[in-house]
Amino acid sequence: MNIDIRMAHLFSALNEDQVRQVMESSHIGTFKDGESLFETGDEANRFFLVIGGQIKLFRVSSNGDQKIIDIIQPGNTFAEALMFMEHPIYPVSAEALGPAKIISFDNRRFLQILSGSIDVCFRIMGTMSQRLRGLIKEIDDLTLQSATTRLCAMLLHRMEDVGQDHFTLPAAKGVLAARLSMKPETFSRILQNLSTKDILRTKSNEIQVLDENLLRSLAHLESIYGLEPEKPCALKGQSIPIDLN
Amino acid sequence: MNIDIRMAHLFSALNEDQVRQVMESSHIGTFKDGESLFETGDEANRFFLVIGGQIKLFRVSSNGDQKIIDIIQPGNTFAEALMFMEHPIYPVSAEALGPAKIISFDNRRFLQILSGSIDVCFRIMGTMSQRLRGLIKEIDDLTLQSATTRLCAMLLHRMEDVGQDHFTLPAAKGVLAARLSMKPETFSRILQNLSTKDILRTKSNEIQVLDENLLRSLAHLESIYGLEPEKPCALKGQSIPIDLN
DNA sequence: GTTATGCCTTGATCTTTGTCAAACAGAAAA
DNA sequence: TTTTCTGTTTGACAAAGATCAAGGCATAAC
Repeated sequence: MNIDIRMAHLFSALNEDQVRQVMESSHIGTFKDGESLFETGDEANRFFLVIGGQIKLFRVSSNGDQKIIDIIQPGNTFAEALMFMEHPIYPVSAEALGPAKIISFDNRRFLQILSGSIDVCFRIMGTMSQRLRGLIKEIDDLTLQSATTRLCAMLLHRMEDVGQDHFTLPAAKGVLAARLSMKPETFSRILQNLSTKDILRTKSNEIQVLDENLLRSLAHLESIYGLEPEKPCALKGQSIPIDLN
Repeated sequence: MNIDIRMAHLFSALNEDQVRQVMESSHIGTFKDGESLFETGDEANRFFLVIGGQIKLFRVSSNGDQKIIDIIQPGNTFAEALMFMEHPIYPVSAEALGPAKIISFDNRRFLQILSGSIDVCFRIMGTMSQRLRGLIKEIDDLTLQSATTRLCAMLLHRMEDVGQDHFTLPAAKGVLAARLSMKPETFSRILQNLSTKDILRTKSNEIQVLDENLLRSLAHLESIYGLEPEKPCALKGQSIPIDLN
């Protein structure tokens, strides 16, 4: 297995020996589309690193609707914050979005390593701090913004990520709709509406943005605060080069 | 000043000397109702501990609406997660809800102490983990639930806190409405609706619950996962008695 | 090629919540 | 006591999304 887990920010401060220790308690697994890693309410003894594919984190309401909390991309960890709880329980369910490759780690083992490395602690705190910020932003979006605003903001982010005004949607439309807390029908109607206003053109999952400025104003992105995620800071003077093997 | 900051979970693992160090960088202040501590987008060099009164954390949308993210009660810290960012910026605004007494602390100084104490790090991670959980729950509420559901859940929580079916609302109705992401008018109408259904009786800010079961079913509280916040765990075998002076 | 399957779109309608405006109530100030 | 202020309630109405039902369109299976 020639994967260096230090590609993940969480592990980047570990030395060779610590990596070995962590890996001892790890399991690698492949998951088919829709296969479940864990469910809301399960006991949380392990956390995860996505190697390939995407993982959908979601909650289900009593009437069967699901709200996607996050879609985890390769190189990122999730559920690691839970290890600091006394009786950790997953607050979300997780399943593969398409085929995915995942490594899982034992919480207890990792806590032991943590207790010997302040630097790793600092990194984790940085990561958690970022997530907190992201979630606050999310609440903001959900309450202060309309469905159109949310969709436009998502398109703009995607556009900036790719660096082109022409791009492919990062997931199926139905999935994106759930991520943005709206029904597929609403998603569809908004896209259609943007098309008739010549703000963009769509062809299946391909998007071509025609009027970026209009799109931007619809997304209310003139707001005061920065939207880009902050980089967490490590202990100053202790930056450790990331070994990618 | 005879306040022992170790009443706050965040500081509970500090020894005498560390407390002294932290206090050196602290400022104590009193705030009048509505007075601002900081605004969304301000540089975040300090974090805070509420000694008395309540602090409202909120965001404002472009049209002037405000969404209350949290109401911080005495004994609790806030904005401490930001200190792990490189260029920390408050993601919310904070102001006093009624007269309040606050201590603020310098981030850098606290980070220095942190770098010498794994146990304090663990506590912070525990706190942050709890907050993450709380925010996920919040997103859940906002998207999966209706306004009525949210209000009923809030009433039930309050009722369980107090331990009686008769209690006072913890803040002005308008404030609670904002906290629950609805307009005061909607809040009012829902309460009135619950009254006509004989589920509860209201007299200004006093609530008398008549039919707990019905209220509970309206709040959809039969869900699988526990709603009570988890206690974060400290490093095992290192519990430190909390000195309340 | 034909059929099935899953996803997406479209239209009609309904529900929930927000908006605006006015009335009201209680507490504090004059 | 009267006035004023602020917060709450109420009603009529508008708007955003959800829901339900049907149709379209692709890709994979037969």
